[in-house]
Amino acid sequence: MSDNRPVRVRMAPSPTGYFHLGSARTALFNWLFARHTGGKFILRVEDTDRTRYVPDSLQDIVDSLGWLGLDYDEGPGVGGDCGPYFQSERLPIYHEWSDWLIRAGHAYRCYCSEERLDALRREQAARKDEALGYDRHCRYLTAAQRSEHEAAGGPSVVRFAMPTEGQTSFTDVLRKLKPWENSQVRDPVLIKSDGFPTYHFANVIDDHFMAITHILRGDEWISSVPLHVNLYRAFGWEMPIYAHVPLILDPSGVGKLSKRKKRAAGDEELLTFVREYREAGYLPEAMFNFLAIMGWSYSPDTDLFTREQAIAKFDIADINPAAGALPMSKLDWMNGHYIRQLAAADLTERIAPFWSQESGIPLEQLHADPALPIVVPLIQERIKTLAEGWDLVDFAFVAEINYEPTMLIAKGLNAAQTLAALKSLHRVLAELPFDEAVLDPALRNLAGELGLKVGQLFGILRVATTGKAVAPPLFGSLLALGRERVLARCTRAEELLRALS
RNA sequence: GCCCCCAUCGUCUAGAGGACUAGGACACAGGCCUUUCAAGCCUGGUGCAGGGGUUCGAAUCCCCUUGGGGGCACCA
Repeated sequence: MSDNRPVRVRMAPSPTGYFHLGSARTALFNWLFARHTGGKFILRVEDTDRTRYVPDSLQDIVDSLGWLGLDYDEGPGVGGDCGPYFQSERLPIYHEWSDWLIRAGHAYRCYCSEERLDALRREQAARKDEALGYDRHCRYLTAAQRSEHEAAGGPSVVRFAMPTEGQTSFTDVLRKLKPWENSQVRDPVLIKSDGFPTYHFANVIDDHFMAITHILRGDEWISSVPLHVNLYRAFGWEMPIYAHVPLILDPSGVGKLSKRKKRAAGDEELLTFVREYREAGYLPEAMFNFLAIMGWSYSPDTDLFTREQAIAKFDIADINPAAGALPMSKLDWMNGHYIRQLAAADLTERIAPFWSQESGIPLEQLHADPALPIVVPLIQERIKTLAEGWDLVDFAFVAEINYEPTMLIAKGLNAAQTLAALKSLHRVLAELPFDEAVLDPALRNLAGELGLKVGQLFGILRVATTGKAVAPPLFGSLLALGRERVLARCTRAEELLRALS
């Protein structure tokens, strides 16, 4: 297990669904390690289950990795010296080596029917005294029995002949593991009856021929390490270094993150796929940072860092082996932080598609609207995701605003007094240049003249022009609307107030 | 049922026997700022799951209990 070989790590997803958040975090750790060591990060597609194959999923995996900025050095679309990078295209290699194992006495053909295996499992479950698993029936077939089965031409699989006694010890960089009783591993299938390899077999073969040095993968694989180790031994191959990264748990901390679960509080939907985070308006730079602090820590003093900083500091040994709950509120905060860091033009570019979708206003039309660049900076520090903000700025894009007339009435005033104040505002706004540097002092001055608090006066104007009690900063909002629309909305508000008084 | 892994504030974490009256962040509460809402700044509370050891000394090492998680497929 000593290793002076150049670092090569891989992400090996199976195209059976969209790219999971947990997979993304595992991919991130692999990527960080490769970049830190100057090694290679490889993408290998484990498409050995033909029944669960989902056509869109490979594209989703590639897109998600790209979105997060996790570029790979070898794999689909980029090539490499150790291809093919699809397991479905490597069948001859698996067959060659399973034949080798059979010849060497480390594997054997099994002819057991599904019915027999089912019955066996049921029996074991009923007995409740041992681990479930294959009883090695075909391992001890005589040569004659074997030829008989072969002659019959029925389906068969290849199973690994695990040592039946003794223990297998192995190491994991992140934890100390007890030696495993070999008897616990019950001759798993290596080659399925359809000729495709199982995960365990393809994984070991490919990791060897792709010269993988470090295996960083999910916690759920720990219990299959003894099998893998014995396969490496049977082949006489050099073992990779293992590090099993912790699972990401549901925000409640109970159970692993999975679809069809709802968030405990509020009944909000739980996001489990990377694409869902993108669609929910999270920034890739925030996701990158966020994913990295789950199970790893950049510094005792801060959770914020750039990808370059992460690369410089990352080490496998620093990964925390404990599974953790998904800290969603921290993600929201972090995303808000990254949004605030964006240049206004960048934010505009990124948020426009979200607003277009929500409002139904075509994207080009939205971009052409002079109010857009004015309004975006106003909401920049008020949103946590790109999916927010429209309800704060829609007043600047619609012809007419609707609101409850009584909202106009300032606290401590009646309708008639409010109307009088609004008329004064209207007069001032009609005369002065539309410039915050002019309007701000002028309106503050006006409040003093009218004997009103600034908050009262601004509040009236805010509701009259935006239709909202809570809106972006007043002067920016007025500028986004332009004098004409501001005055028209004042007129409209005056009518409403007259009706109230 | 069998096997394995994990365990520090509500949550994400720092901590690799003495520097810990346990640090940071999010969330929460209070305050400041303030044209609403935010953002920003300041202050605050809350934690080493429990019990045994080892040691002059334990959040850190060992054991048990408890709790949580994972695995036991011709799925990965």
